Amino acid sequence: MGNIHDIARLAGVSAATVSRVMNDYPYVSKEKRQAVLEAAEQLHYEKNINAVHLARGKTETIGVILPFVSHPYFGMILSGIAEAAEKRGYKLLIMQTNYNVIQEIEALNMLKLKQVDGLIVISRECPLELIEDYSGCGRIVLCEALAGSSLSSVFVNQYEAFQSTLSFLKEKGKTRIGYSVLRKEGKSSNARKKAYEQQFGKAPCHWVFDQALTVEDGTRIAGKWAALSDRPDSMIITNDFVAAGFLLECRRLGFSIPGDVSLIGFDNHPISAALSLSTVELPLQQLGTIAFEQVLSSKVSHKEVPFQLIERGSV
Amino acid sequence: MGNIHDIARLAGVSAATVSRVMNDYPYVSKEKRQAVLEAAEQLHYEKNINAVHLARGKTETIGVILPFVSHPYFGMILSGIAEAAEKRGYKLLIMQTNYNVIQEIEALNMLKLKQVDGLIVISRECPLELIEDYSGCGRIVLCEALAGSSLSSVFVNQYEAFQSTLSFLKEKGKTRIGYSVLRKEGKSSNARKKAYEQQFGKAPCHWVFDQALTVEDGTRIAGKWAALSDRPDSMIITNDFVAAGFLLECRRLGFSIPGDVSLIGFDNHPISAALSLSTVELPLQQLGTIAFEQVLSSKVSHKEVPFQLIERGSV
DNA sequence: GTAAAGTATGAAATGCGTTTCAGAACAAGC
DNA sequence: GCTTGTTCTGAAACGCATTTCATACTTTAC
Repeated sequence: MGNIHDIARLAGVSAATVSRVMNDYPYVSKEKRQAVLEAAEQLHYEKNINAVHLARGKTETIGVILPFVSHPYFGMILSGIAEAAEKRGYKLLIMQTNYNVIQEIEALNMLKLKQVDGLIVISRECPLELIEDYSGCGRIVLCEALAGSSLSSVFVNQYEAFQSTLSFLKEKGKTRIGYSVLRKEGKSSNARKKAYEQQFGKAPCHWVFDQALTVEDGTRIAGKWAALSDRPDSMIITNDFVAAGFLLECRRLGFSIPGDVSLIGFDNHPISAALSLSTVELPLQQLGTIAFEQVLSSKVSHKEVPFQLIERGSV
Repeated sequence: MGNIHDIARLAGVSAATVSRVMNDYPYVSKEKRQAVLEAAEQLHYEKNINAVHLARGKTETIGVILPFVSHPYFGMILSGIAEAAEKRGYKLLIMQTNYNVIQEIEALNMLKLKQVDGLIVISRECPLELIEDYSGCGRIVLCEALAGSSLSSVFVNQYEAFQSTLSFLKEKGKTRIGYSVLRKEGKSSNARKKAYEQQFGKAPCHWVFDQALTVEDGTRIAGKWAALSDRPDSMIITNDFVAAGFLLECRRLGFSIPGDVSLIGFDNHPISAALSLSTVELPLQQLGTIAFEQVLSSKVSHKEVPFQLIERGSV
């Protein structure tokens, strides 16, 4: 298995001409093109992509930082990214971080080392400043509200989404509204806190449950909810999986939904339809696709994707 | 930002010595090591990883072929792979194929082009022979029973798992057992067909539902089940998501589980616990981890991971 | 004191494709 | 017939780190 020079020798042309043929460039005579193709065939030539990456200074590969690949929330975004990447002929290097900063940094370094042309951060633990330090090394897109930053972003307006969900519940006569978040000190948590304050005044909500990501978390939180003496009459839940766990555990404990507690999830994952769970639909796949388009674009942009409240039977 | 030669010049040493320092090789004097590090600092040196890949002839990257990243079944396996990869300092290049052969081939070509050192095929559409053609280009591991092949494999014994689930249902007095599969002509489908024949004789099961992967599929199949005049008294379902859709739709239609139909899912995803759904636990994450160990190993192996029936309230 | 073993270092080869630049060859335009 | 514009082509530079080989200098070992 030879290289480009072996082919050149065999075909009686220069390496430059071989390169032209291999990349379908014009200005190569029919005879030489033919000779090169035959020589390549004969030598079972295969391009060494690493040499191409070195010579061209780019890899047509985008890195993706995300905490968990097995959770559908992240999976859906990743899927949107993957679909767009495929269309553009790009590869995807993924980094499952478990929200571990060390691993996030390792992923950022791929950008510095030119292993990837750009980076999409689906969710992160490390401070934004750290990421900004790498902005000179390549394009970076974050999946969170970042208006004004020098990094591109695509996001759901968490504040508005939560706000309008709160309004909806209030209209339904709910006054004691609790909610869950993934991380106590996250972007999304702050947005929720603010929206809550805006609706209910300065006193912070005292029915906030954190560490809510999976079905089990929902089950656990339902137990906590049930044990409260001043139970909230409704809960806005991180995502449909947590909501599913919550809903099913409540039922198991003998409570009725929405009789004893109203529930609203997020994402509109198919499980929510099956459970007749009201939810806020988020176009996660589309969000991923947009993120990918942004990472290829030379200009910084901030794009908001819409959300939509889907009413079912849990309120 | 210079390269290794600039550093060599500035530090008054050779490029070889710089390389030695950068890779923590021994046999470099304290003074020169110091001088190199200072020069590197001064020039803001960053290794060009593509040059390393070219020079070393490998990339410390493993490719992963899977049809859908957003489904937890594949996500869990991927997560196990990712965890193992992280421990060994490897990167992961993923290829979401949608079971599209063209894309599977594209992924296989990454091996040929030396873009990845090995390949893990979580699930595939293309014929095995096609994959075997690439075995000379690097290590390949498939997540399916492949005893005797020249490619490594890690798998759940689908035949036995299905067989013992059938036995279990029979012991419970079930005689009309239906089941669902993802693809009509898949490895797993054949194993199920065989196990069924073994239990019930040559006549093929006439309650087989295919295209069963998601919650919606479960909902759809429940509808079909309900519309049958000769409904089976129990169903073994592809995975817990499909089972969840099936179970919830049955309830919605006024049937009771297990009164009207017994249900057994696969995977033991948390949703099954929340639904009190009996299921066959599969150690998917572990399977992924093993696949990764195999792809790094120089010898071909075939490893079976255990399954375990978890009894809950759906039988 | 001499052989053997270990430490330290650089030149040069290696991995390989891309791209620029200069020039040649030939066709078309006036 | 001469200028201008196209089409072709190859030499050489470029991207960059790794690794082998030969050599020289130190230490131990006996």
